[in-house]
Amino acid sequence: MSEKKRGNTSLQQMMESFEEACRSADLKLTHQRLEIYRELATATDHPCAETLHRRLLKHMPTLSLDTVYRTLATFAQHHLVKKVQTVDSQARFEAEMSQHHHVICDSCKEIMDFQWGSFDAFSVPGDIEQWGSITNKNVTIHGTCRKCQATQQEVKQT
Amino acid sequence: MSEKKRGNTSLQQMMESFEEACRSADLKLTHQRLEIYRELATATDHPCAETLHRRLLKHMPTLSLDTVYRTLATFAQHHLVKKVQTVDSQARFEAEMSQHHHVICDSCKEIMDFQWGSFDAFSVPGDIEQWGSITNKNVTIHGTCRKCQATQQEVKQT
DNA sequence: ACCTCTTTAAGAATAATTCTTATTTACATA
DNA sequence: TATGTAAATAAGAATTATTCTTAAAGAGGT
Repeated sequence: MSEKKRGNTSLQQMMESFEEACRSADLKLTHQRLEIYRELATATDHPCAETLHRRLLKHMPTLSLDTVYRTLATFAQHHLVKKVQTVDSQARFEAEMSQHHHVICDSCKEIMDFQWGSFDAFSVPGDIEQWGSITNKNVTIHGTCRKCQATQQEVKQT
Repeated sequence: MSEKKRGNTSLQQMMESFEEACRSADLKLTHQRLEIYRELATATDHPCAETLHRRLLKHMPTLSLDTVYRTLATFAQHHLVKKVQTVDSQARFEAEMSQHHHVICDSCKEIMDFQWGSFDAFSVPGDIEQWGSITNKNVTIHGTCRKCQATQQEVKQT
């Protein structure tokens, strides 16, 4: 029950297909790579490299921040993780590779995944099909989450 | 005819409402602000601060890059321009504030605006309405534009 | 024209990310 | 199971993108 909500793919399944993908891409299965991937796969937020590094340091005290950056870049090249697009300067990452969308709280910067099947089934405007070849289409919703709404309300009352 | 395609708002109208907005926000109408805004408003791409700076230097040789950054940040705070969300490290900006969406070429990084009225009319999944208050929802399409498809084809043939 | 507060230019500083190099490690092969 | 070799890592230097500090210049009210 304390497992992360994630479609119906278990962590173990993710780790297995990750290892498989590394082998077929000739990426060596180092301790660092396995741990960085596992940390991201179990994260419920969409952490930046620094956050991941901080979390991993607890069990890998010599892990360098550079390795986290380098490894995430390698994973992204091989489509094992995704860089999330944001307006902030620090890049954030996710291991969830299946089709989904993001809601971002502009106040606390929390990012949440959601599914939107009826949007996915929608076809894009005709003029866009002329533009080139499309690899994916995603929705980003911006707003203020309930938690932050409550906090801001308190501030007003002060 | 050589005018930028832009809904049906002319540059002159944009400049006027920009000046109006500055006055009511107590932002002084400096030469730098006017020129930076005009340059962004007439740009058909979605330039980063450095690109804007480079373009403006031709007519304002002493304009500092810091002023471009600072001014764009001020404008964004006052909702006069928007920071575009991308996966790249350099922030990119646009003056177009009306509802629209983006197609991004992953190869040349070109960003194009498009309208999608039927999507705008769509309401978001029910669970998202629970999440908090939504200020906007936007689509980003990723892919490869025709120009880059052609280039990559050439490379393959070499 | 003058005062006051804001804005700017220049360069220093900071933040985020990447590079360089010596060392270590994975893993294919003996 | 030991060994060679290319790939990966740690550490710290370097780079890139952005922001801060400070003195001078400018906007806009009087």
